[in-house]
Amino acid sequence: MTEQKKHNIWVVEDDHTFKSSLEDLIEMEDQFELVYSVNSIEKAFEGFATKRAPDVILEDIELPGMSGIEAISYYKKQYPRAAIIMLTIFDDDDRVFEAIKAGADGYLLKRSSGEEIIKAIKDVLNGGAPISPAIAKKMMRMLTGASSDKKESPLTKREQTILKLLVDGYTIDMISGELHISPFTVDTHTKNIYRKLHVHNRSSVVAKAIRDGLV
Amino acid sequence: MTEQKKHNIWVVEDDHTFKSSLEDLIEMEDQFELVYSVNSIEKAFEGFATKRAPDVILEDIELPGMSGIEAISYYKKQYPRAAIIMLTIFDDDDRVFEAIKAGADGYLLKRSSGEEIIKAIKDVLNGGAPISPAIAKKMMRMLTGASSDKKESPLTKREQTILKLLVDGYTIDMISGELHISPFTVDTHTKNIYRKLHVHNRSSVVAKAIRDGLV
DNA sequence: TTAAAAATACCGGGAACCCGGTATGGTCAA
DNA sequence: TTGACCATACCGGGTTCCCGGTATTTTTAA
Repeated sequence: MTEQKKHNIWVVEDDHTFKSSLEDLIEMEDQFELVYSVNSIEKAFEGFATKRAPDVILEDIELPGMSGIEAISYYKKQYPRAAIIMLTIFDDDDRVFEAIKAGADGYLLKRSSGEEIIKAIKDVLNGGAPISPAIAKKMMRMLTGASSDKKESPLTKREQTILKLLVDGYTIDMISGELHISPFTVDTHTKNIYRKLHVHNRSSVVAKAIRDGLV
Repeated sequence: MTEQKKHNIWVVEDDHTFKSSLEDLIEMEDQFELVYSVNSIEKAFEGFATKRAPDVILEDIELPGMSGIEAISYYKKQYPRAAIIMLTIFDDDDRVFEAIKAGADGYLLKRSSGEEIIKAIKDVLNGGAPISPAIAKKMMRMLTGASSDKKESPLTKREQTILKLLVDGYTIDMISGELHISPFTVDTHTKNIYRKLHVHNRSSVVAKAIRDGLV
């Protein structure tokens, strides 16, 4: 078979900039064809009726509305043979585990280079599972038991310090005074903590921190 | 016995002004000896190894770091025969009640006169317990109210329901929708929960609920 | 020696919280 | 039948949070 059919690709990503990069990247490859590119899961589902079936779906894991992980089962139901690659900014154990359990075939960090992303798509089409080295390492640890000997936190030192204080009920201003830094800085750290832990308010960050042993 | 040994006093108080007054007051009494005076619980614990055992410990109920109430059990373990008197600015029944349950022998309002303070110390050395009528009433109810012991939650059913939702990161409005009651009602319940658990914000209520197994 | 990550700092606006009140109907035990 | 407790509901005002930005310096890693 010297001549082979192009592989159909779907993209579901709400960040406009990254979405454009992906589109360009895919269109530059002869063997790929971008048949559908949308910015929400709801729109992706609309494609079930109108678009050519995908061989590969690239989907942001952190979409507004329905969680990207939740959507996986719907894709699988509609296109059992499609490979699903999740895209994410941060690599954390919870998400990886959930996504893989839900049926994702691969997992990519958004900061990967274009070459790495293309390679990942080709890998998954050949039955491989594109997992970033960092993620692979974490998965190994998960599978080889001992699961939580060290529980690597995705948070930086400073963020961990601030998280402890948040859990102890400190306000931004109190933390500012305690650490001798501007309240604006504390706010910034707090926002980053929220993003990394996938929460959107104090209560949830405290609950997650305690339950996951982050404090 | 006309001649008797002096009573050893420890002071744990972080307000410098009040701490000085206390020190002066105690040193003026012949039968008292101030053997250790510090401004934090951590420092107080250091005295376990180096200072003469106290007959009376005067401790601020509202210290930063470990709660003064929490510290009581440590003092009792170290010095079972020492009398512990809690110092408080406000006549906070709940706090004082908690302190007494934890093993405190009495409490004093900081605005008390020097004479009253000295009298309270002497009272407690003679087995008396300076308690306000309001506190006495609560204690009576608790004793006659049976059970209470164990880890019975002080929260009502409705409060427990709401607490669970708070821990899960729900806002007042979300809870209102979930339970089909007015947000004002949810607010009222929340305030009551705060009061009962002695916390003053979401973070603390979540942390306490999880750590105390209330959810 | 560079590029990336981390830590720092600032702003504005809308949302949510926190508190101290007041008030009313229902239930249940003394 | 009379307190008490509970669940419900409402208000105003000050505080704090949450988010989406932008931007500089310091530290770390390739």
